[in-house]
Amino acid sequence: MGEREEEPPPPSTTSFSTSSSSSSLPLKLTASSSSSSSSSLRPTITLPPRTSIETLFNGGGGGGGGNSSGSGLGLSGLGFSPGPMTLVSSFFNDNDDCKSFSQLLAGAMTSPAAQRPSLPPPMAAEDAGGGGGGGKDDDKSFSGGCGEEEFRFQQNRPTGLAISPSSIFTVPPGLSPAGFLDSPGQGPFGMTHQQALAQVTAQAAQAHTHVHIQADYSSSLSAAPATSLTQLPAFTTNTTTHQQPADDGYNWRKYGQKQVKGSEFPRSYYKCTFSGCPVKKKVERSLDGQVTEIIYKGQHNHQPPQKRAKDTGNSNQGNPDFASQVQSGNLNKLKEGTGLYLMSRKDQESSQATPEHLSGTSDSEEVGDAETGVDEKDEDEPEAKRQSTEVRVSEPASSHRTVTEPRIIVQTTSEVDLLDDGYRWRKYGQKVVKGNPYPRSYYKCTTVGCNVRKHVERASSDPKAVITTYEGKHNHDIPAAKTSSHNTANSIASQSKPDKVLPEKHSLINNMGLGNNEQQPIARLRLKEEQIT
DNA sequence: TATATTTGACCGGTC
DNA sequence: AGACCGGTCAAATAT
Repeated sequence: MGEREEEPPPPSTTSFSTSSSSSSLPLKLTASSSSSSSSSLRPTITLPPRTSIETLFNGGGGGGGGNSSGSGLGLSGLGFSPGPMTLVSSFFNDNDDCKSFSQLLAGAMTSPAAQRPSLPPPMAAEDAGGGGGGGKDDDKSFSGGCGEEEFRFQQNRPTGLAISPSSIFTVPPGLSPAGFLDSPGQGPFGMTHQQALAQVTAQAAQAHTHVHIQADYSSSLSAAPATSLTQLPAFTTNTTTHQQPADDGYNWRKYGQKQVKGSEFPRSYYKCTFSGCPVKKKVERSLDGQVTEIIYKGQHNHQPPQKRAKDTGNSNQGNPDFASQVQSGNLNKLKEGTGLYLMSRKDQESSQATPEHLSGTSDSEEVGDAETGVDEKDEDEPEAKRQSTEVRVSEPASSHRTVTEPRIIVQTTSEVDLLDDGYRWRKYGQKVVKGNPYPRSYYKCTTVGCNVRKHVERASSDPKAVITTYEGKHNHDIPAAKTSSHNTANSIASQSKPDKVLPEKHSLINNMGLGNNEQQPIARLRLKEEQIT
């Protein structure tokens, strides 16, 4: 029978951590108020930078799971699908640094789309349905938009905006975490914790939010990108779940298992069994069957199997659906009804008495009402976050791992030779990829601290054509020595104004002030050279 | 017999 | 160039 994974996944927007101090309990919510002591299990909300970005891309048009309605921000509503150039434009749009580049490219490529406002196209690749299949491709495809958005966000986000690196879901002393999620019966929302988690998870996926949910005991979390409540609340669950944790409402088929380095437990790979649904999830379980980490990726293009409601006995009828509220950003309702508070990690650390303080970074435009954590935009962004979803639920004990970042690939054609873009590169690898007789070469920017990479490959169909894929953003100017020789490239590069301050890896994240190297969306500008002379 | 799971091989990317 | 790694495939196996 289909495998129904039941892992308590977190809601797309709100993260909530449940800690499992006692293994006996499937799920446990740690009251953050007790943070200091309890410590270790401080529930935290970590929203990947991507979230906001994703928000902008509404997965495919139509779609959408109903649940997500009401949440999401979105540009998605615009519904137009920009051409390749648009992507590029948007990529740099609103970004002083990049605008020039965009314009330049626009000029170089006579694409009407370039004139358009920057909005990423609906994730065709992913939602287009056809999508289902290829995993790797999927990743790239839907991640694409995100990166772009991130750029936008970087630029748009008010610098003065105080956003704590991470948000924490706090359960007031009066409220028992156990009662919230662990109760065998129904929780505050009229459903069992498993149900709640299931929905949260499912919806999270639907919401296309990239949510990094993990128990974080270390300060490393602080580095995590702040979550913008403007978007969907991310439910982080620090959970230690048993073998069959809450059912997320979908059917899954296991297609692989592997022992991943750095992880003491094997990782299982699942695909949603729904035809054409690209959603996948990775689950790590300890030897005793406890789920230590769950990572959701992708967006369901369908509703959860009907039987779910039946099985769970969960009726969304009477009580407001917790997950829905979470997803929709109705934190106020949640708070009102459950006493659940949101507070930034920062705030919590400094003052645990302050209950509601949402901190978050909105990947999308800006953080709306940080206090409430609910942005008025929420209702308008139902489809937001549909581009890609990556929800991670990890057990406290599990080590932090790098989150797989969705990658954005902006592909366009250009008459400009970008092979030599003015920067200095060091080749660090080359490989022949199946299907292409020509090797692909990998380069890294030689500037210290700059992690920009580019891949150069020749089109199998035409040796003269090369495809250059850029990953990341330079945090420095073009080396002077090179500026003289490649006018075109230089002009482009110079106009694109590289970021000046980038600590490490991904400039996107850095610019966002997230400072989390672990969660770096990777944006790629893929420029295709039509003909090399 | 059909469907799901297991597991070694394969692939692309990185070191 | 080769090894390593994460992710996926697909034949074999189990239910």
